[in-house]
Amino acid sequence: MIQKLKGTYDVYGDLSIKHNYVKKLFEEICSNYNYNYIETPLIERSELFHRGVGETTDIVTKETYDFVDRGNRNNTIRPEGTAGVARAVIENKLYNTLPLKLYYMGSMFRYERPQKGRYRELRQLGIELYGVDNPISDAEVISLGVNFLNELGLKNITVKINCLGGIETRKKYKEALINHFKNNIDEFCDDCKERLEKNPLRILDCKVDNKNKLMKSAPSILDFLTKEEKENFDKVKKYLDVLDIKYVIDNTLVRGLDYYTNLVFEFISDDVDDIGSIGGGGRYDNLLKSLGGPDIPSVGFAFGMDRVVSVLASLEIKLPINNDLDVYILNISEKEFNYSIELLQNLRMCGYRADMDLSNKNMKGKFKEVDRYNSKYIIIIGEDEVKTGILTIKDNITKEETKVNYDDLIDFLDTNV
RNA sequence: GCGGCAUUGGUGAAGUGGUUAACACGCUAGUUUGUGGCACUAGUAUGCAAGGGUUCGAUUCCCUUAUACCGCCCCA
Repeated sequence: MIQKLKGTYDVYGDLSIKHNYVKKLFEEICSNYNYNYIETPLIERSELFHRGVGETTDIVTKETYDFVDRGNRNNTIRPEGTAGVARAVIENKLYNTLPLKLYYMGSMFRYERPQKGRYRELRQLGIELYGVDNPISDAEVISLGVNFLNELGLKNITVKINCLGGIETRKKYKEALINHFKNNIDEFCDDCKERLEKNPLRILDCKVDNKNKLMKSAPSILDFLTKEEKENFDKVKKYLDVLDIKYVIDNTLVRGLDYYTNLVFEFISDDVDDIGSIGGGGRYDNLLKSLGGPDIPSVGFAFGMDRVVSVLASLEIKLPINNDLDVYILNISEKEFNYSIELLQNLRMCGYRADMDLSNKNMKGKFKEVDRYNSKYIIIIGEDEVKTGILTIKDNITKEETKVNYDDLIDFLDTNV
């Protein structure tokens, strides 16, 4: 038997219904916030992610699906959504009309060891807002995310926030960190030794060395922010207060992609503690420029759809999904198919969710099938109905039967469904 | 990439080095040839992830591969 690739899974049955619901809700909320849908290719030139996401990030150094195509070009299956959208914005000059608000949905691929809530094909729902550097845009982006989660039924959401500052701030902070750790780096794990030069910020959220006393005494990024950066961060907090969004400041929150500047944040469900963050994002004011585009600020986030759905499941949150049929047509025999298929067509054209039995089962079997679909009404078609045009419509809840003329059927349904 | 643990039907699973792999749900058919969801009866893995090895004999022991889950790493 051929099995699925590691870290991938099939979406069908109840899960596919959930996925559809979550995506539809996300679209609705994005639309309410005046965001438009964008779809970019699953494959891009490898260079895009190297420059966009960052050469030294784990995502790029060891998690991308890279391949050389038949024309000897280096391509990568996208590991995240932001770089591709940024490329599309630059290439199509979408920055001509700012602000630009975009959302996307789709699969990303990372070559990781899978666990629960972590897959090699991960489905993300994300937004990007270009052209506004005012912190009000940060708050709007976060509020969209929180709103979406609330609407799904996840009420206890905390947003972790931190401010990484701009390039200059980060440089000073990095130096301070290096100075802080370098004399005692021998006490740290091998990963941290490597991080000291490459990305000292990551030392702070190392799980191996988190008890080391140097961690506690390490300088905080927040003390290195310029006056303006600090003011902006304070404004974000103020706006979040206005929007009544619960947040905590976590000055060790460092995200794994190099393009972030200033604000970074993660969405955490307080009700589940085994899945980590269900979404994250931040501001990336230098991304477009570093990809060869204009100097335009941007902010955005992505949700892990798989994680969101898994949190919904573990909290046993019932989504308002109605998958029931309105009408089911039950034929006594194959002789009625002619009549029924036309009736069915009418019902469907009038917007009813309708189906009919296509089987040669006996009556018991046919009724069993109706049960599966949970149809509101059943119409039984036999010789008499075909002859007279008077249909018997059975309410599947009260079991009441009503005689209705073929021509009056739609009226009947319009008033009752 | 490293370490651990697992893999039996449509599903949940019991089980053993030796003729027919338990039980439950589901599904199919019948009792019931135009009214079901109950009940009863019957059927439902030529097979125990895949391949190889040990053995007189393996689903059961060993090896390899694949996949799931957990920890590390990292992230959504």
